[in-house]
Amino acid sequence: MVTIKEIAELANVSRGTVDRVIHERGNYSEATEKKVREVLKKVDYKPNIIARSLVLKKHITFGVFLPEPHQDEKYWELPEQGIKKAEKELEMYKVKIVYFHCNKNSKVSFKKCFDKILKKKSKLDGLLIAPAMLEFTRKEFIKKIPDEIPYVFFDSYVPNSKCISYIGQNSVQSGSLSAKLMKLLIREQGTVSIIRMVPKDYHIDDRIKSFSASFKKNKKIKIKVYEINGTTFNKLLKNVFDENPDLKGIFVPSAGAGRIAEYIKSKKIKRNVRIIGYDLTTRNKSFLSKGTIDFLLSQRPEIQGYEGIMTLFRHVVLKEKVKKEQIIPIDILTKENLKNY
Amino acid sequence: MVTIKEIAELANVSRGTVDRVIHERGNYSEATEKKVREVLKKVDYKPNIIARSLVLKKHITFGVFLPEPHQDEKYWELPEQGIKKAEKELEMYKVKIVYFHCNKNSKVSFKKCFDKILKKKSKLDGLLIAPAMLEFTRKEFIKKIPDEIPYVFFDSYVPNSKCISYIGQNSVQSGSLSAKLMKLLIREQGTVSIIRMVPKDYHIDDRIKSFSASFKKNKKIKIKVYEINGTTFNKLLKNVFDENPDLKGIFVPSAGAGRIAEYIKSKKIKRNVRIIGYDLTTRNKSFLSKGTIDFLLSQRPEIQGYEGIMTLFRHVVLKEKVKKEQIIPIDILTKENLKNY
DNA sequence: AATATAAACGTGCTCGTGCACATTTTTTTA
DNA sequence: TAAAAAAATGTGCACGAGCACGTTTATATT
Repeated sequence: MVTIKEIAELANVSRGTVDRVIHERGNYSEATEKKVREVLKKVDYKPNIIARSLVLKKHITFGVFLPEPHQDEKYWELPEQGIKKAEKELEMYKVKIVYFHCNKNSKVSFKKCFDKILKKKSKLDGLLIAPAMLEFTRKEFIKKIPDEIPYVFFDSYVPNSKCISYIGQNSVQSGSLSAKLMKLLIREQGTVSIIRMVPKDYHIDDRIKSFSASFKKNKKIKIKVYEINGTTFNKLLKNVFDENPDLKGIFVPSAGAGRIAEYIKSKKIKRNVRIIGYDLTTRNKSFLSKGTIDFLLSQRPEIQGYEGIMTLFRHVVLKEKVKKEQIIPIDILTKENLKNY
Repeated sequence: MVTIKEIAELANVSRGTVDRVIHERGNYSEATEKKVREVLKKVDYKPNIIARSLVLKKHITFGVFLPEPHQDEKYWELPEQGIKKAEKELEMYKVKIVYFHCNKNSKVSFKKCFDKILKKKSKLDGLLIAPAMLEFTRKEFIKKIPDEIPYVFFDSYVPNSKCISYIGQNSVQSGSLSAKLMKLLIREQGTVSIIRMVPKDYHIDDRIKSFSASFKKNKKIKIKVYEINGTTFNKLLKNVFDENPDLKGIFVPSAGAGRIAEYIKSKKIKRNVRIIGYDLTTRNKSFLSKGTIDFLLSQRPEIQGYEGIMTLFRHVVLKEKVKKEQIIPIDILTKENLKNY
């Protein structure tokens, strides 16, 4: 490991000058800059972050922009757990995290929230964004982020943006995986209904599309999509069960499978319906272990949050090159392997 | 964050004295020790490892005792990857790792290897042990480890030892999970054979036992256990296929599923046999993506290695309390979710 | 009691970096 | 050309912990 002192000696200048060049603080001539940069390149200087964070007075601040934790069946608690874990680990490097929670269903709250980010006096050193309102994020938010603030997406993704990385999931893959599992679960003829409880979300779209596509050639099973749209949850569920006497399975492409399991339990429905859902919310876990839900898929939202912050850290603090895309593997959860998760 | 300087002031002594008490370096009276320890406890002092690793001259050295990477179908490469990842991350904290590879099937190599550890001049600050030869480790190795060297087990486990932690897997759970998946795969009557390719390993025993037990009540499927014992692999496989015209599935409780898939490919066997195996070795991955293998289970050996080193680090360097048992979740891998692993 | 010895405690330097301030060199202005 | 202003460069301290060495007390020895 080469130190600033050694570089100073090699370039025949003082430590301060090397420091100024490295941080582009000005007050050096072109000639010395060239000299120093050459040495810097030659020895492939990497700052000792240990020493740096020891001396640093001000904090590195990362902003996190994501929906309120309780939304989507408390789904958003999960990435936040990972973010908190990263926060704790990076505390000693003087990294601080500021949370900006918004109501993902209210444009007003969304706008307010991101106005808060833009108007923050003490500047942010990076942003982690879950672009829940995708269209809005794409059209307005992204463009207004100052150029000098690097940002990372997780959960969803705005194409053609200048984000330094995207931590995400492969929804097409997870849809076809769900279909495979559903086929294994259902041996007889019958109907499988897809229950959509979240509006406007391209992950959900992809999961549904890919799930349905896998059943195209399958003549034994009929796929029917239900949406919570202008009706209540209870009425919808009643319809699903009433309209399909041969209902064999339910696929919930969002975190809401537990709600359906709860409906089945409360209405004391005794029909043998297989359920595949997403995400390890508390309720989902409970019904998975009881056997009401057969499979849960998860693309580790806590890891997504964790890696999001870590990616910002690697880029901003360590100045390392980060991967443009980091796809989290899909986990399959059953009653049998739920323990220890 | 409280510093040594502040503690010194609170206890009315100098920084040096606090330092001596913390590291039990002697040269302090009982009275001052008590005084300092009280303050230490009161403020819940946590040393700043940033400052420490900056000033530390000597390295912290952890020894890793595990089978040669190529053994067990290259299974042992996997935990080593995780260990290497931890090594890289901890480099800046002046942590170094020394590898002691042994041939897990040779008692002589085993003995030689652990003699090397015990006779090492520069003392080790911790040990990560994969007790492949369980009996031997239990009876001889453990007892000879000096009391001051903390050790962590991974992969397997010696009961009633003084290890600070065990990173491991739940083989009983994974056995019954395999059985569940096998039941989903096989709808008709037939035979499922378990092929045992690894001798003397209680993980394998547990997987087999638990898998078999799950089929006890199942009258449609017959379970038959085959062992590579006194015969060659090819002869064994020939027997499996010849003796069971109704063979529907093969369960490989070790990393050897790929070898069986290769046999099927090379002999051009066209029978529809479902295969469930363990571990993401290169060959296994390749046959999983081709569809020859239906499911692979994995208890992330790379995470086990990684967490093993991290646990030693947390205990030795950070002086944190570590969990006595850390069970790694069971992953289910299929063609559909293999990508991005 | 005076000296020797050991136990107890304090001080100062080190690690590599960031930053404020001091100093030197160059350029501009009167 | 001397003085003032600006640009360029150098220096010293801080961060928190570890450790060597120096200094002060307490105990043992003559």
